Order: sequence, then structure tokens, then C-alpha cells
Amino acid sequence: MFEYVSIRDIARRAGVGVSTVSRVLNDYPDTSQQTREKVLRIIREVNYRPNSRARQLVKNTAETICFILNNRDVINPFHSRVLMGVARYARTLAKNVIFMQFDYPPDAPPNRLILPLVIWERGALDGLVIAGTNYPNFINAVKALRIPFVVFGNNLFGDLQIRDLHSVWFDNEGGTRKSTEYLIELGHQNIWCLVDTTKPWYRRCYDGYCQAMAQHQLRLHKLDVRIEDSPFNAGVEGAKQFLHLQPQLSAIVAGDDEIALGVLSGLNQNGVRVPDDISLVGFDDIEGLKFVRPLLTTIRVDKEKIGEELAKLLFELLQNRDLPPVKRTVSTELLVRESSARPGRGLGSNGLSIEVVS
Amino acid sequence: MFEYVSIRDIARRAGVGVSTVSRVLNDYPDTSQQTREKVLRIIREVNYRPNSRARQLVKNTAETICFILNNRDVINPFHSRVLMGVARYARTLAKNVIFMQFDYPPDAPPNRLILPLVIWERGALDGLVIAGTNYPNFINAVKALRIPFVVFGNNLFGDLQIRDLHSVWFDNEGGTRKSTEYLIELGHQNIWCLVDTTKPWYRRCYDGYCQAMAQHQLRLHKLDVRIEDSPFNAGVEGAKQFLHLQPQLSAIVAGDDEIALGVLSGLNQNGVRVPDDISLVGFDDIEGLKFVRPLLTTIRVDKEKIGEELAKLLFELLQNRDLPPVKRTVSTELLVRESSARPGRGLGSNGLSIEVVS
DNA sequence: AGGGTGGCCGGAAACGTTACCGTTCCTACA
DNA sequence: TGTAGGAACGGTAACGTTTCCGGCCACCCT
Repeated sequence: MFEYVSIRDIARRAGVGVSTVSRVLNDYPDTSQQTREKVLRIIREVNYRPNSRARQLVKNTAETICFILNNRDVINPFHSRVLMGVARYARTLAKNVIFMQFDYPPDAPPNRLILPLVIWERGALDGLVIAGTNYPNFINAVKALRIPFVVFGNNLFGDLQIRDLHSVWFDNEGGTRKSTEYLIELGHQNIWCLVDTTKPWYRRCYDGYCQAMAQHQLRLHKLDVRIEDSPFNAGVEGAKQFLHLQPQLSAIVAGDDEIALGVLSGLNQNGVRVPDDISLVGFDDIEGLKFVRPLLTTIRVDKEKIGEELAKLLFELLQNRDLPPVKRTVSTELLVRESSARPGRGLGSNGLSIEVVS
Repeated sequence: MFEYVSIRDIARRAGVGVSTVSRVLNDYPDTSQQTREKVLRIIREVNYRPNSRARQLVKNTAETICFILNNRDVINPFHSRVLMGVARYARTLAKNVIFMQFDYPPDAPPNRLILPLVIWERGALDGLVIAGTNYPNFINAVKALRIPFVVFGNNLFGDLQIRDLHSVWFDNEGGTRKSTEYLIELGHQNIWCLVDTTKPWYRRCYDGYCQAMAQHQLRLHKLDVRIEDSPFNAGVEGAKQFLHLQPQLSAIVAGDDEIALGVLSGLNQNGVRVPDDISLVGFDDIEGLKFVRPLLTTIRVDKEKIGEELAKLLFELLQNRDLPPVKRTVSTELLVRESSARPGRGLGSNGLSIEVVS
């Protein structure tokens, strides 16, 4: 069995009171150097390890936050990097991160939502990082529990009053504006945007695209599809439609990299070459990009940074519960790679069909 | 401020003793239906939520395990799925999972290794799932702490006595044997294996390949490279070497999918076509495969299942600390897709160069 | 010499539960 | 009628810390 040694044992062996040991343990003042050293020696000798539960009970803190990933059946690379950022930041503060995956119906009323035990119970958590795709009912349920929380904003559904939340976002709109502007600068005019505007995040993409196009008095072109399961397949399907629009169409802005990769695949299958015939840009800079050629031009979003900001904001909130709600944005960066070029290098320019060996 | 309501408040308001409330809370016997209902009513009325820390203190359990990912700077898709499996299984038991990333030098002596606080302290954890790539020093340091733990075996370095550990593995060897045998059945004879035998997991791959080849009296061909950062690039480099071996070489067994994808890319760049000229199989069935054509034939390993088994084993161990060490293996499955075919469809057969339009 | 001050320390009450034990009351049975 | 036994419940000591408070002593100043 375990030979459990407690602070009282240390006190006895050192011939001091428990409070003295506690003072040494916590680096508090009011202990002589001599006593301190004696206590520390005993502690090392008997390999004493303080019990964190007891400390947490009396200090009324859990030193723990929870990263909850909602409504994602697989932890996708994006969110796993965000988690990484959260965990890393928490570690610098010696806090723990509980990971939890949770599914809930968007339409259940908040008071009927059965939250995970660790959230519902008292004392297990100091705060909550809400990630994954979310709906108002969950947010409100958590709010009712009075647990400090921050939320990853981009995958939020519904009519939440963002002004009342502590949230972190990446700049979807600005990013797409940037990539669209880049295409325009390259000389493209007939630029299409492939998105699913029923999803807020793609919607913001589209808005960014619109802003760039409008600023240059260019005509908007939107291919609006419904993406249920596979963005990649949606991209493949989208590509088929784009085929008919050639050669006027010369560039495509995809809602994200998966869609873009689908478009690329669909285009390639039909003999259309990227970037010679059509330029293509994605969004996210997902891991998988490195496996396909041409390397996709995309908007890089620093996922770990998002996690870091989420954690940072939460700990600020824990320090000061009256911190006014704030929406923080992580900027994005255009990564010019191989899938974009000046128009008019391939088919698009002369309309001649040239079969090209891959 | 928070109006904290404790079990004593409930007792007072219900006009009963605290032990009665506790009995109701824990579904213990020895309470009348009537009292039980009254207590439950009060609990609902004042929205009482028990404090888990206090319970854990007296019950001497944390209801929490830790998934520690060692020496991986990014949480790669593989491990994030394993984590997912652990989290999911833990949730069925209403246990929490603390996620932690940790880096340590392989050569630090165990007693000088500074473990994360959550592990070192008492009471924060019931047990440990050790994932990532690991070395004996860490395992031994944990062992010295007498914390129950299980380890993900495949990425283990060094001369650990596996017989003394509770571990879960996927069948690297058997998987590669399977894929190699499949290639042999297709009619391939000149099959090369691309691995880095300094890494135990690739080494096991190679062993599986050898077994299959030996059984059919085929000659072994190994391209042994040093993979430091990018398996993909190693694959690209490997492909260059393979070019010289054509047309004798007709199939390649890669140590994992990333390597395979690199080979594929390198082969394509040099006009060699898969599977027409060369068949190619990978290992892992990583997410990114869906983005590249031809779809890679590979060995599927169920990452969530691994996580599930890790968690299951750990909880078994927590139930029974005398559980004898056991090595559990998760089986693998051959996924035949597009990158493998009978030999002799392309260059390899006649040496003629036929250009094929994609 | 007396009193104030500060360093150092120990005792004990919290923190919010669970678990043990003892008490009361009621019923059933001899 | 007496008693055994069980159902229902309350009191209280744990669990292992931190924190508060008070005490002791040495020292210094007037």
C-alpha cells in the first residue's frame, strides 16, 4: 500500500508546526533560514509531495481550465492546434487543461441542456475555453452557471450578442480581402468566390471578397453551395461548374483550403491547369497542403496563436472578473505559393484547347 | 459575488442532517422516499451544485487522468485522434482528461527530470496515459512516483522492458506484412522498402516487410534513410534513388503515408506514374490522403481505438493495481485504393515510354 | 526598568464533502 | 409485555491543506 506522508508528518519529523511547513512550502516569509532548510531537507528525505486537492479546497481554486470542443466528431487539425496553443500557454502559468469533447443539439433550450459533469459541478474548473462549432443555447447554459469563459468566435452560429462575450477570432474577412486583392493586383478581373453562405464563417469570407472586388469596381461572382460533410467534394463539384465559365473566369477564391483542394482536383481531372489556366487561392493553410502540387496559395492563420489568445484572455478574466467583454482578433497572412499567377498564361487567354501531359 | 450554497445549507433548509443530504446525493440507501424527495426539491430550488474538490479529497480520488503528449512540438493528426479516443472513453466513465504537452531530453537521468507539476503533486491525477515519442528516463521517473500509467508503445525508444509495462500498440509489423503480401499476390517481385531503421517503428515496418518477402523467397531491398524533420521530403529524395532502379523495381512499401506521399510526388515529377509504372503502399491512413490522387493504398490503423484501449487499460489498472503488465495490440486493416496494381501495365514491363494524358 | 516592535512560530479553525457510529422509533414476533 | 431487529436519520471525525491569530522571545529605545 501507499505510505502516504502528509504535511503533519513533515511537521512532526522536523519538530515544527504544520503552519511552518506550509510557510516553507509556499515561500512565505516569517521562517528563519535555519528552519526552512531543515524542513526542506526532511521533505526531500521522505519524498513528500503536497496534495493539490486539499490546497485547492481551501484556496477555492482548481488551477484548471477546460478546453471544450463542441460538435466535432473528429478533432480536426485546426482545433488540435488551437488546443495546443491553449495547453502551452496554460503551462507557462502552471495551470492544467482538461480536454473534453461534447455534442449537443442546437435547438435544446439552455436549461434542458445536460452539461458535462465537470462543468456542472463546482470546483473542478476555474474557467472554460469554448471551441468547436457552437450555438447560443450552450453559451447561455454556461453563462447561467456563472463560470468564466471565453469562446472561439469563428465557428459560432446564431444571433449571439457578441458584445456580451469574451471571444477570440481570426480575421476571416480581412484575410479573404487580402487574397482577393492580391489576385486583382495580379491582373485578374473575373474572379469567382466559392462558399457556403449558410455558414457564418464562409459568409465572412465572402464579405471580404466582396469588399476587395467592390473597391476595384469589379463584378461579383458567387458560387454558393451547400456543404454538409466534405468541403473537398464540394470543391470537386464546384470545379465542374467553373468549367463552363471558362475562359472568362480566371481566378477562384475558395472558402477554405479543403474546398480549394477539391477545386484543384476537379480542375485537374478535366485538364484545366492551375495556375496556368486558372489561379486558385484557399484559406487556413492546413497541414495537408504540403502533399499536393501546385502548392496552394492561401491565407495562413496561426492556430496556436488563437489558442494562446484564448487562454490569455481567460486568465485575464480570472484575474479580474469584471473585465469588460472584448473581441480579440488574430491577424492573418497571405502566403503566395504556386497556385496563383498572372492571368493569360494558359487556356484562359486564347480559348485554344491544348492537351498537356501532366 | 457568488452566493455559495453548500451541503450544510441544503441540510438546514430541508430540516435534515448533512449526512442525509449526502446519502441522497450519492444514491445511498437508508433514506425514506419522502425525505429524499424533499431534499431533491430543495437542491433544485436553490440550484445546488456539489463541490467536487471536497468529495475528491475525502474519497481520495481525482476522477481524472492525464494524457501526456511527449516530445511532439505539434500535436499531429495521429495523436489528436488517439487523444480523442481517450477522451471519449473517459467520458463514458465520467472521468476527466487533462491534456498536457511536455518535452524532455532523452538523456537526463530519471531523478533529475523535472516532471510537470500536475504529475508530481499528489491528488491531481489517478493515472497517466503516456503518448508521443518516449524514452526510458521518463517512464522510469513516472514509475518512481508510483502513479498508475499506460503507454502508447509504438513510438518508444530505448531498451525498456516492455514486459514490465502496461502498453497498447498497433500492429506495425503485421500491417506491413499484410501490405507486402498483397503486393506479392498482385505479382510484384522486386519490391523495395523505404524506411529509417534507426526509428523502432519503421524498423518494425521493415521487419514485417521482411517476413512477407522471406515467406515467398523474394529478395529483400531496403532503402534506409535518415528522417529528421520531414518524412515527405525523405520520400521525395527516396524517389530519386528509385528512378535508377527502374524498370526492375515495380513496387514500393513506404514506412508511412507521409513518406509514401513524398515518393509519389517525387515519382510524378520525374514522369513515373503510379500505379502504372510503380505500385506504392503507405501506412497509417492519414487524413491528408484524401487530397491527393491517386488515392493511396495503405494500412489503416484505428487511432481512436488505440486511445480507447489506452484508456480502458488504464481504468482497469486503476480498478486493480495488481493487474499484471500486459501488451495489447490493435489490429490493422489493408485499404486497397488506387496506388497499387498488377505489375506490367506501364514502363516497368517493356521499357517503352508511353505518355498518357491524365 | 518598562514598553514597544518585529521576527518567528504553533494551535486551531476553516474549506465542503463522505463515512462511521450511535440513537431513535416502529414493527414483528415470542 | 418484552425484546430483537431494521429502517431512518443526525452528529461528528476525518481528508490535507491554508490562514488567521495569538504567543513568545530578543532587541532596542526612552
